[in-house]
Parts: sequence; structure tokens; C-alpha cells
Amino acid sequence: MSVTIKDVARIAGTSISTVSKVVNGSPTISEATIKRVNDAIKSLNYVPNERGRNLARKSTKNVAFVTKVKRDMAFYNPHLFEVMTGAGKALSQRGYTMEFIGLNAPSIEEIKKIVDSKSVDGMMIHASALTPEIAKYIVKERFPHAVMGMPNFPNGVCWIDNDNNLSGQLAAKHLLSIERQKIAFIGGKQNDLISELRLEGVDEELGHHMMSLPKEYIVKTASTQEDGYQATIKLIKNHPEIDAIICANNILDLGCINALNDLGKKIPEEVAVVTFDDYPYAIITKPQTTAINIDVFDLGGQAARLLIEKINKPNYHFQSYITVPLLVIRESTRK
Amino acid sequence: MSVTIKDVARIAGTSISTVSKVVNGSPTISEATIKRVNDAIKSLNYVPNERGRNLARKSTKNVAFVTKVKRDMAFYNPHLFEVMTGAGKALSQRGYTMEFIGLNAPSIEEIKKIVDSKSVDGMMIHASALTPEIAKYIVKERFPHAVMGMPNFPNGVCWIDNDNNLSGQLAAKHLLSIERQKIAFIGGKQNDLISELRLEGVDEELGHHMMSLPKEYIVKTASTQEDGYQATIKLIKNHPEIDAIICANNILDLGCINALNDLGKKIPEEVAVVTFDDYPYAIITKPQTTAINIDVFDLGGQAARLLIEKINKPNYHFQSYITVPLLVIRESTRK
DNA sequence: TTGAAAGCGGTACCAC
DNA sequence: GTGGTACCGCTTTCAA
Repeated sequence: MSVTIKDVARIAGTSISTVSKVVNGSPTISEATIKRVNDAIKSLNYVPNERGRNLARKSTKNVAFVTKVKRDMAFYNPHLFEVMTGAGKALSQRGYTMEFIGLNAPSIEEIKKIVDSKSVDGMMIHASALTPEIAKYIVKERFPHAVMGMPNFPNGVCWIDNDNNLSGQLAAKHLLSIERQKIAFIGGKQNDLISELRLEGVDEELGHHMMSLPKEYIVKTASTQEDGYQATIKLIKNHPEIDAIICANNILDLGCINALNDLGKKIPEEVAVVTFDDYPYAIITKPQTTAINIDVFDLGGQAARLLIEKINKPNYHFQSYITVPLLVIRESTRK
Repeated sequence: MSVTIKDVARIAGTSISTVSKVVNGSPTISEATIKRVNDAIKSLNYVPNERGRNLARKSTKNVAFVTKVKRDMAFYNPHLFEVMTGAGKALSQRGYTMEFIGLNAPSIEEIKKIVDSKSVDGMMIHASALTPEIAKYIVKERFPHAVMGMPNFPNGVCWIDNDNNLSGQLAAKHLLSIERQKIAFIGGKQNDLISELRLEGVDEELGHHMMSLPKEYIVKTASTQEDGYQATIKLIKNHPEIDAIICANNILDLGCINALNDLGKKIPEEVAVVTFDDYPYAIITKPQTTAINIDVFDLGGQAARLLIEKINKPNYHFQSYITVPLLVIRESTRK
């Protein structure tokens, strides 16, 4: 049998409550006793049984990381796992463990079970897994949570995301700084919230400089490499004056750069290209693409920290938390 | 306060042991009682408290997924997270939860704490996080485990991996089938075990056909895109007769394809290219690269299943389990 | 077929 | 400062 708090108490010649106090750093124990107990702990190699602690203290020091998953997702959406890694690190530094819960199609029942079974003290949930019903439920239950990514519906949840509008502004500002006048934008479809926010940012920034993004320079397409390719071909064919393209994401960027190369357009001399996010492709296009990057690892860490605050201070409140993007200049916009 | 087993017992008019038995599907309860209890459960929305169960049954139905992590790892090594996702799915289907534990530099102390605190029933551990000391410890403690990836040192652990030797054979066999005679190999350095195994497989298969891989056709280099590029340039310059190249991994493949394009070599007419793994780059090179792929999602699932077997049957034993790779033909070898 | 009761390994209140 | 003890919510004998 493994060693329990009783064994430690016996060896140290104290009661189990004293051992418990020492283990938990209670200030009311004398130095001498602390030493006796710690010696006993060391000699016995005692490690507190988490199962016992969880039950007694009514908390698990465990949080759930909930997300939608699909086969091959680690390849299509590595960012999500980078967020998770960052969250995991922040959590473990604070004595928390992280349970990974990958759902096919998030249902309210699954979320309820997580909450009601009391196996976690709180949850981080990716916006992709958050339905209005789930949002309503965790808000009503006042269950500690942090949503990663801005929800695309009205809600009362606490969420954290990068400032995608600012990202768009930075992209535009950078292109203006290298004297580009005819800037085009290739983005996702209307329902791609992130793409839309980035586009808004671009538009705002151009507005500040008395410029604007003409309708003909904006393409909204499915986010596939092929769509990025075709969109670029069409843009350049119809508007040969275009001297810069902003791609709403890495996949479109990959198609765009390939298209420019095939068209024989020199990058960046004739057409400069900016995209969002460093990975997975901005770093391997030829030439490499300048990107407005998000520190997703840090984003995960921030979300974890906020969640822990909420767990420990039920009245602590934040509605949203926005992180700031960073410009990474590469060959595609180098003068 | 939330609803407990006592509330259910009261409403159903039975004892708590009866409720427990119903919840756990004991065969000794009458149909009538089962119905009464289930009705009570439903009306109260009762969900068993996992903390209480864990303590009472001395198990947590929770396993740890342990791996080394670094910033940006999700981008450099998405495979690991795909394995995790696959494992998570298999675990949850069997009523287990999965705790993600990302370690900077795995130490025996951290592993001991995981084992001794009894917060998990077993662990999946990635070969990169397995030191000889850790291996010795979990074997000695007979702690249920499954190592993902073949360890590169003598040990008594149970591990699961893809058959990298067979992968090499498949690559060679495929190139022979499209009548290539002069096959080169670009791999990682000597200490890159996976690359070495794949190379061995290639060599074996060629041997079966009375051919061999001349030393001059083998390059061992650091696995960066640039190294793959340079290696290719040098190979082709020195040995223009080469009509096929096998790249030990996706990164080398990316550099290799770029080099061939820059050299003006037609792929696959002049030089065919095969690599290992579909992602992240084999699918986006121009042309796309034929790959010997591993179903890493499935690999994770297999490992999880084996681990559960070991948890439930202490005497169940497997030393290693090998999965089979699959050939995915793309343009880079199309006739 | 059912229920009483003894844990599981801790925590935390309260008395000393 | 320290220790006795009543839980925490459930599982599992064992007797009825």
C-alpha cells in the first residue's frame, strides 16, 4: 500500500491535522514541528493523494480545455494547439492541471456533464465549440470560464482574443510605409469573422490617409490555396496597377504568392504581399511573407491566467481581453 | 448545494448503496427499483460527483498524455498533437479523460509526482520525453504506460510506433515500379533514428532487386529546408544521372522540391520525389509530393486502447506494437 | 434484492 | 500551536 498522511503523522509523532497544515503551509505551526513533519515526509517519500484532497477541499485544481476537433486538425489548425500549450504551461506553473476535451460536435449535454460532475474547477473553451446554448448555460451557472476567440453571437461570456482590427491597421500602415498606393485584399467569405475584422482594420487605416479600398480590389473567397491562387490571377489581370496584396490568412497567402510567381510578378518590387500569422506557411513561401503575427502561445497563457483569477475570486470580472499583434517584416515587403 | 447520491436515494425511496449500484449497472437490482432510481436521477438532474467516485474506487478514469513541449511546437511538430487528438478520442469513447502534461525538460521528479499523487491511472508518454531513468522507474513501479515512438535506448517499456523500415521499403518499391534506376536519399543526421530506419528500409528493398544505394547518393544533413535545398543542388550537380530522390521528412522535401524547380529539373519526368508523411508540406509543394503516410491519429488511438488494456488487466502484456504506413501517390511520381 | 456501515485520504473547524 | 473529529460523496463488502 502507498504511504498516506497517517503514516507521516505516525513517524513525525504528530496528528494528521498537523501534517495537513504543514503540507498546506499553514502559518500556525512551529518551526520544530514543521521540520519533524518534513523529515518524515522525505523519509517516506510521501506525496499527498490528489483524490483525497480533491474530495475534501471540493476543488480539483484541474481545468478543462474544450474544443471542437476533427481528424487532421493539428495540421490544418496548429494555432489551436499552440494556444493549448501556452495555457498548459501557465496552468502548471500555478499548480493546476489541464484536461483536454476534444468534441466532435459540442452539445450542451457534454458541457453540463463536465460542469456537474465537478471534475474541473473551470474551463477554457474555444469559440468554435461555443454555441449560444452553451454560452447561456455557463453564464447562468456562473461557471468559471474563458472563451478563446471572440464569439460571433451576442452573449455574456468572458472571452479573450487578438485585436484583429488592429492587425488589419498594422498591415495597411506597413504597406503605406513602403509607398504602396494600390492595395488589394483577399479574404474569406462574409461569415469569416476574423477575415472581416482584418479587412475593417485595413479600411480604417487607409481612411486615415484619405485613401480607400475600392470594391474591385476586395475579393472574398473560400480559404483554400487554389482560391487564393485564382483570386490573385484575376486581380492582377483585371487591375495590373495593383502594387500590394493583403491576404487574410496563411492559406490564401500561399496561393497568392504562387500565383504572383507564375505570373512573373516580382515580389516585392512589383507587388508586395502581407498576410496574417507566421505559421504554417508565411515562413516557407518564396519569398517569405511579411506577417502580422499573433503570439498564440501567450494568448493561451493569458486566458489561463484570467481563468485562474476567476476561479479564485468569484467576483472578479472581465468581459473581454484583447491582445496585441506584432509586425514581422520579411522579404515580401522588403524595399 | 448540488444534488448528491443521498438526494437521489431519498426521492427514489431507497438506500444510497442501491442508487450506486444502479448507476454502476450492477446486475443484482430489480427492474422496478432501477426504474424508480433512474426516474429520481432524471428529475433531479443528478450527475455523480467524480471526486467522490475517484476516492472511493481508487481510480480516476483519467490518463496523462506526457510530452516535451516548446514554444511554436504545434507548428514544427503538428504530428504530436494529431496523436494526442486521436488518443483523446479513443479515451473518451471508453469513459476516460485525458490530462495534457507538457514538460520543458522531463525530469524523474515530475514523473514520480504524477505517479505518486494518484491523479491518473496510467500515462501515455512521448518518446521525446522518455529518459532512461524515467523508463526504468515506470517499469519498476509497473505503472501502466504506453510510449509513443520507439525509444532510442535499451529499456523495458511498452511502446508503439509506425514501421519506419517498412515505410522505407514502400518508398523504394514505388520508385522501382515507375522504373527509376538511380535513387538518392536525403536524410537527417546519424542520430535521427526515424531517418535511419527509413533509409535502412530503402536499402533493403533495393537489395531485393539486386540494386543498392551507393554512398554518393546518400546525404545526411540537418533537417532544415535550406539543408534539403543545398543537398539537392549538390546531388544533382555531382550526379546528373539521378532520376529519383527520397526525402526522409517533409522539411527536407520542401527544400528538395524548391531546388529541383530552381535547377529547372522536371518533376517527375526527370526526377521523381518521394517523402514521408503527408503533412505539413508534402501537400503544398509544387508539384505535390508522393508520401508514405502514417495515420498518426490512429496511432494515438491505438496507444490509448493498449494503455486502457494495461490499466484494466495488470497482467496484460505487450512490448511493442507496430502500425503500418500507407502510400499516397501524388504528382511528384505520377508517370 | 436491498441496505447498513466501513472505509477511500484528505481538509478544516473547534476545542484545548 | 496542536489534535480530535466530522465531514467530502461515493463504492463495496456483508448481513439481512
